[in-house]
Amino acid sequence: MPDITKAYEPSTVESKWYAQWLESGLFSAKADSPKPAYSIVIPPPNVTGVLTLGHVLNNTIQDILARKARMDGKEVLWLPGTDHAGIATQTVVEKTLKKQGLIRHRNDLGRDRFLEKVWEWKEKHGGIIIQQLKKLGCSCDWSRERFTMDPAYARCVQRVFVDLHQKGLIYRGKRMVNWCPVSLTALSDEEVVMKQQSGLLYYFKVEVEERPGTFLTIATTRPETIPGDTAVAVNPNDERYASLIGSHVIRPFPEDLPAERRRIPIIGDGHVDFQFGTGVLKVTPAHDKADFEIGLRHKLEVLDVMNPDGSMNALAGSAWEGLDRVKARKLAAERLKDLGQLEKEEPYQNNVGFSERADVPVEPRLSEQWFLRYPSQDKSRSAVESGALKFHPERWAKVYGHWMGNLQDWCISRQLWWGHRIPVWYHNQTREVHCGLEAPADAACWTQDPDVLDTWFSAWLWPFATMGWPDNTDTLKRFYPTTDLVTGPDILFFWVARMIMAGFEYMGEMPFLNVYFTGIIRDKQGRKMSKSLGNSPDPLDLIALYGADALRFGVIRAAPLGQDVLFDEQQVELGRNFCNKLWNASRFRQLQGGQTEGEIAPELLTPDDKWILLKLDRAIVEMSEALEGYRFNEGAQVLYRFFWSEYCDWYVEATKAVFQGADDQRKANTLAVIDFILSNVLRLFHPYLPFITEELWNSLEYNQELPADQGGASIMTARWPKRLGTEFREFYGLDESDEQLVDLRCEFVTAGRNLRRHAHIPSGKKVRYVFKPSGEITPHDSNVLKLLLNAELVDVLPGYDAPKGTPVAASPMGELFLPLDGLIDIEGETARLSKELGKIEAEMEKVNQKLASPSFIEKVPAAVLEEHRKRLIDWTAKQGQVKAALEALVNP
RNA sequence: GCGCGCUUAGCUCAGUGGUAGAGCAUUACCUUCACACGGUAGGGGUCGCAGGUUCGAAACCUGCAGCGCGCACCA
Repeated sequence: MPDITKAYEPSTVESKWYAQWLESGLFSAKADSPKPAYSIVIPPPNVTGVLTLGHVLNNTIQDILARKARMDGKEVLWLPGTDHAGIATQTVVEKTLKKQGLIRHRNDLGRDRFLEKVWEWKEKHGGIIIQQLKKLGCSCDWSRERFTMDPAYARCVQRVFVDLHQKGLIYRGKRMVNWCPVSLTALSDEEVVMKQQSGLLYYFKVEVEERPGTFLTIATTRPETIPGDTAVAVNPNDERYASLIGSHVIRPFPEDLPAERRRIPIIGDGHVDFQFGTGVLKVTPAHDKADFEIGLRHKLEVLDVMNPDGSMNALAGSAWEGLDRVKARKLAAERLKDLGQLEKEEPYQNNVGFSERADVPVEPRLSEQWFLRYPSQDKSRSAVESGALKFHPERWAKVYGHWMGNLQDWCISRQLWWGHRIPVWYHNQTREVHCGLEAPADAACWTQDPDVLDTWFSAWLWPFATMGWPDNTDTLKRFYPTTDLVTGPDILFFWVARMIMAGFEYMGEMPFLNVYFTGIIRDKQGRKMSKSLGNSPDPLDLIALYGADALRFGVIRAAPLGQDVLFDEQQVELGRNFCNKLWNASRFRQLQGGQTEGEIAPELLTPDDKWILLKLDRAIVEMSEALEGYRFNEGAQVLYRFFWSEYCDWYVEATKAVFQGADDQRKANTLAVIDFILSNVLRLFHPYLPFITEELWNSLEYNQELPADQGGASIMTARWPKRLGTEFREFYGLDESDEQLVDLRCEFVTAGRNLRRHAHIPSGKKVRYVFKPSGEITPHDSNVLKLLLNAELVDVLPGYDAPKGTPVAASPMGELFLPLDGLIDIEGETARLSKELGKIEAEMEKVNQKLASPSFIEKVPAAVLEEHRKRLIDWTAKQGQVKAALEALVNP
């Protein structure tokens, strides 16, 4: 048996075991295994990303599920991989090259050479996050690791595109899209986040041409788009303006254009809300989605006055050309003032769409893009609605349903280079379109579409494209649909919903049976973790400092189902302390020596043994139920409570009475109980704390004599603890009364310890207690009492007549005195007992009130009534004891 | 505007009808031979507010308030 160090040192233990797990192939899933299948696909992190606390939470949960499933005897596939993350990766590489002074723009390199650089970058940084997941202990099947740009995967993406194109669900069209002026690409609606901005609402007036002297006042937040206005709209039901429909106004800009070329019509459109502003709307079809719709209805000209980067173009007039839109806005307002057309400016709060990635306002922009009408919508909706596909927590199903009910076509083309290129070619002369897996035979006559696909257009195929689709592979047959998906609610639309639709469309089945949504990790103040705030600790630093197990435990313990997690490093510290406790409790076992996992003899079991076995039983039940219900934080709390507050605080202390005694038979039996408990505890802990449990499982030799696939090779393969069945309970004579008895004794001991404090006796000093039992007491029990009370001795004196005023603790077990040899603090003791009496009588009052109510007696269930009556009896007895003690103080 | 969530000890949060809990922080004592990454004992809560249901509500219902999030083309 190797020695166990005094404090747990995780780093060497963790790297040792991870290497060994990999070597023994314990993570790899066998498609031909006879065991029932369990599978998860990892939400693929950005290939050039680094591990965040969000990843820690997410992947720890997946690892818990995977490890638990293995212990349940399942064949487990946890399929890992990474995502190419189009915009993010391309931006990072381009920025780096610029910083190094190698390019000023990616055009300097050209598409092919730039892509070479991105691949170089990927080779260099792409493995980092995978290595970090390994440090965390993730039991992924690394032999099946996938990347969304792998050739086979890319083929799947193209195949799906071609198929959806053939089905007519993918189409190309000139439409208003969300345009990111920094990334210079179209975005999907999901990549736009609305932010409230405080801006100004500008009111300017224009004269109605046909009615000189009549002015219309228009309210706008974006006067810089005036050069793009091609109409002014009013509501046809608005009495104020209806008569003006058909007349014209002259828009103020661009001033270098003659007035007759700035003449625009006044139109009537129901979209205009006459409650808002002045009820007059300027219509800019090229720069506003709603205006574009109005333009379609009225066949208005579309005048694009901006460049792709958000600066104004020549059509905005020579005065503004090249200026950024924000500068132009100021200029426009000033100029309107000069012209005498600006009536007023009002502070105004409005919602502006921001590019999620670049964090700049998006520009609605008319451009030619590829769109997808989602497939398999109905099946996907009803799968969740009916509960066939379950969300945890359930409330996300409603959000999903709402989104599914309002599906907008998905803009899937991106003006980027890094990604899956659209498999479409245009004929150089005829403009004929070819969509296929291969380029047309006479490739020279064709030009491929320059755009790539939205990253999510590859990610939505993840559950089956990683398993060998479109071939019907063994892996696919065995592990699809997957069992659980663990992800954040922030990608419910981006990824989860789309995967469901792709799953139905291409596999005819949902891609997973359950989706667990984690919370979002925030800092102590509730702010999201972000690089710019610098409030995001590096998980690897935390692992180096506290250990991976500690980090896992700390994070999971603080992460309730469906709630955001306020992260605090103290939680990790708690995890470390807990591991250390586990370590030392095992060390205590090891220091006792003796045979490993001896037989437990029922006739030698003490009440403490029975008590801890029953507590273990409860922990097994609660732990199993917590994991069933995805309540991982509850599981951590169950383990914490059982192991620390029950096993260590009470049971281990009580066993010292045995180990310090001379009864070798009983010592051996106690060791057998300890081994039984610990071997169960380690298995219960293993999904949360994989490393330390493996280390202890081996050093305590619980792996001995077990078949390799049932814990012999590794605790990973050990069986999940089963609750102690009736047979077990009967054989060992376990009974609820044992549990209650020891529970009662714990309270009694606490009360006894409390006496020392009130007598101002240092807690380290050994003292003499006198115990006046109310019934029989065994020598073993009095030994345990002595030990738990840290007493020099406990005199058991059934007929003890205490000197007046001796501090006493009362219990149904009897009375415990702390004789003080004349040093009695009458005043202090009176105060203590009076306070206790007060508490007792307050409790009695509460119970009495209930019992005094006739309707209570009539309506309450018998068991509850019985329990209340018993409670009253107990309190009354205690009241008697305390009253007597007080009496003795007052009348010595 | 619609929808969802939250409000319990100083802090972070458990607790879905029957004696208010945990961790951290705090107070006092203890370097007792598993563990100071520890031990022992304690202090601290009218469970956001107002009604209602019930023998009984932190929990169930209604309303209100505050905070947070999602969805929504109001310029």
